[in-house]
Amino acid sequence: MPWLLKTEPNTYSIDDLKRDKKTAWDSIRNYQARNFLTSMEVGELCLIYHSNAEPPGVIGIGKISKRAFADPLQFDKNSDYYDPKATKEKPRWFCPEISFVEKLTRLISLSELREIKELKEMALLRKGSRLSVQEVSEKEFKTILSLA
DNA sequence: GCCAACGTTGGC
DNA sequence: GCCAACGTTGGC
Repeated sequence: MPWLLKTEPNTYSIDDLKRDKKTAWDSIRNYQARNFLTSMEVGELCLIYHSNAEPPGVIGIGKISKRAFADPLQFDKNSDYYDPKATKEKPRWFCPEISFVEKLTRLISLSELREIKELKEMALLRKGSRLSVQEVSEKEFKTILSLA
């Protein structure tokens, strides 16, 4: 199953991922997103989406290169993502490792995605969909790539 | 900067 | 377990 990962380019953009080649997709603090992260399998692809961007949209592709492990930031008292209720024995938050695959030749904007009939049911486009990790169907994935 | 649409927290 | 208050996300 393909995925969609949101990131704010001000914080971590597709170019940062390209430079790093791979990164721990950490600091996600939402249970539903956490559950998606822990179910990701090595080799699955994900659309990289720039949120809070001008314009927001799908900009690249990544691949799960390591299954989710305990997010180290939850144990770091100096981190904004520190969670006093998490313990090493019972971590709360997890992050997979994401590897860079490609940057699209152009950004597919949110407004453009909204105009595609085949994508009507897509989680991203549903009202009030704020989740930073989402499932994408194979068909939706292919449709978006064909636009690039 | 505004604000709708959430999610989380904590008192009861 | 309910729900008011508060915090966050993210498009516009």
